[in-house]
Amino acid sequence: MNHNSNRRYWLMKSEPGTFSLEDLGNSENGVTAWDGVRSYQARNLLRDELKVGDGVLFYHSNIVHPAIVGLARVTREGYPDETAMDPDSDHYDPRASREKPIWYMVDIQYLAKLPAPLTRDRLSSHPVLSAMDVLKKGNRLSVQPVTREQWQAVLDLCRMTDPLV
DNA sequence: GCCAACGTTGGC
DNA sequence: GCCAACGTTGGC
Repeated sequence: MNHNSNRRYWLMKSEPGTFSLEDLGNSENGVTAWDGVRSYQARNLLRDELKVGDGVLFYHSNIVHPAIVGLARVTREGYPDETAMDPDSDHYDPRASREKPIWYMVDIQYLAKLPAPLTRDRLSSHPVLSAMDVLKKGNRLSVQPVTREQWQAVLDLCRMTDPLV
């Protein structure tokens, strides 16, 4: 069966000054560990919900024109975030241990850059994309679920074929 | 267990 | 730079 009925889709936020889509593309094999998430709600998604092959909309936040800028996919499911156990890391958490890691991360891989960023204005004016969590005021989750329809709407707007199929 | 204070996120 | 929204901390 080659139907993708179980595939799910996510939006991941990053400040491009910290880690951009370009940085992802320049990573070895285009793969990076999505470390440093220190929110329990996002942790639960990373640990329990993201699966290999899931699609990721890569979003640049905290800039003049925040936007979806690219596509990625999950290549490794949730595993302990070792930066939490590294005293030299910015994301060190003294409560984390090998027995109780507390924090988890996934690996994601670069797939494509959108021909043009999909800004909040464009998302807000779209019948399907206007419902995205990322547009909701006060939403701070760095990993958010996206529907199949929203994923497809992004591809349609960009006139791209689905890189996961 | 309450809740005020505080820090962070992130659009604008 | 401002500030609303939200999560966390810590005194009681």
